[in-house]
Amino acid sequence: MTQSRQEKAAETQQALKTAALRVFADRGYLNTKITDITAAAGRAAGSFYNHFASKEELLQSLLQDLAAAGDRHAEADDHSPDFSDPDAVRYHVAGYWTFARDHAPVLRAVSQAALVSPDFARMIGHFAVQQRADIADHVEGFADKGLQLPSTPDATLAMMFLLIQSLLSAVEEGSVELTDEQAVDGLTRFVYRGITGRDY
Amino acid sequence: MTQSRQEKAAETQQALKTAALRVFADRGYLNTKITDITAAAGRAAGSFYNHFASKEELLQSLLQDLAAAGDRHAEADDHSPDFSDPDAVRYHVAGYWTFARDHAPVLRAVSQAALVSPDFARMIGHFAVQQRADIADHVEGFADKGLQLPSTPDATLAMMFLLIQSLLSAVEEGSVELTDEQAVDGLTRFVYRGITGRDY
DNA sequence: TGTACATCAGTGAACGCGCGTTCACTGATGTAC
DNA sequence: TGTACATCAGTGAACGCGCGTTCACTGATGTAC
Repeated sequence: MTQSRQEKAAETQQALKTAALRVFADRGYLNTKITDITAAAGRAAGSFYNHFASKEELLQSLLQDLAAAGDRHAEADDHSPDFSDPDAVRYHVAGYWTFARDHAPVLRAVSQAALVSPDFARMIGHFAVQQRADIADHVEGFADKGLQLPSTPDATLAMMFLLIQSLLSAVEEGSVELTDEQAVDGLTRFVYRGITGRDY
Repeated sequence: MTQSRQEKAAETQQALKTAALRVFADRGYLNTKITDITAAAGRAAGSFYNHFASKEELLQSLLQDLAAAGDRHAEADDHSPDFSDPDAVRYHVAGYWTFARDHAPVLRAVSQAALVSPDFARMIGHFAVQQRADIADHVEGFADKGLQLPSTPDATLAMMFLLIQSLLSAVEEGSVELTDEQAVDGLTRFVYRGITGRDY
C-alpha cells in the first residue's frame, strides 16, 4: 500500500480523532492526556502537534463533525410541526434521544470541557438557544386550542431538552435503568403531558 | 482577642472552607488550585495540609455539612405524601429548588469532581437513588385513582429530579431566564402534569 | 529513467512549566515543677 | 506566680512529579534537471 503524504497525514489525523473518542468515552475528556490519545492511536507523542495545537482544538474538530451530522439529521426532517400532536412530540424526543446517544462521547466531552473553558461553555449555551429557537413554532397557537404551556415558550422547550439530556446521562451512567424504547416512551408521555396538560 | 490553639485551628479550617466555596463558585472546582484557596483565606499554602489532605477531602467535608443541612431540611417535613395532589408536588419542587439553589456551589463542585473521580461519581449516584427511594411512596396507588405514571415509578421520579436540577443549572448559568417563582411554578405544572396526566 | 536534493510526516527523548506537597523554621500557647 | 521546656498552628521557600510541548533526527515521498 503506497500512500501520498497527504493521504498519510489525513489517515493519522483521523486515527487521532477516532482514538480520542475511544479514550474520552473510557476515562473522560478531562482525565485524558495527550499521550493517552497518541498511544491509543499507535503514534508517537510528537505526532499530535502536526495535526492539532491542543486537546481543545481536537475537540473542536470532533464538534464540527458532529455539527455536520446534526445538519444532515435536520435536513431529513419532515414531520408535524405542532406539539399538540403527540406524534410530533415523540418524533422530536426520539430523534434527539437517538442523536445524543449516538454522539454521546463527543457531547459528554464538550460538556466536560465547558467546565474548564469558558469558550466551550459559551458554545454549548448558543447551541441550546438555537435548538429551542428551531422548534419555537411547534408550540405556537396553543392558546387558540385552549392549551396552556406550563411556563414561557422558551422555558417550556428548555425543560423538554434538559429532561431528555439529563435522562440520557442518567441511563448511560447506569443510575436509571431503561431501554431506549422505554426511555422514549416515558419521555414522550411526560413531555407531552407537561407541555399540553392533556393526558396521553 | 486571645484564643486557644483549638479555636485558632478551627477558625482557620472554617476560613479555608468558606474561601473554598467562594473560589469554587468563582472559577469552578476543577480550575481551583490549592493556593487559590489558601490565598482567598489569607493563609500560607502549607497551612492547608494541617486541615485537609487534599482538595477532595475538603470537598468531602463541605459535603458532610451539606448532608447535615439536608437532614435538618427533611426533618421539618410535614406535608401531603401524595403526588396526585398538586400541592404535594409543589411542596417538593419548591423545597428541592430552594435547597439546591442555596447550596449550589457545593453541589456544582461535587458534580465537577465526579467527572474526574469515580468516588464522587458513586456518591452522587447513591444520593440520587436514595432521594428517589425517600419519596417512592408519593406515587403509590396511582392506578387505584385511575392515574397512569409516564414510566416506571423510579424512572418517573428520576425525571422529576433531573428536570429540577438541570433547569436550576440552566438558570444559574444564564441560558434560561426565570425568577425563582416562575421556575417553581413552571416546574410544578410540568411535573404534576407529567406524572399524573391531569391538567393543572 | 536516473540522480541529487528538498520537503514533509512521524519519532521519541529531553526540556521545562505549573502546581501539589514537604519541611525547617517562627512565634505563640500549653504544661511541669 | 515564675521559669524552662514542649507542643503545635502557621509560614513560605524549595522540591519534585506529571505532563504538555519542543526539536533534532529518520526515512520516505515529491521535485528538478
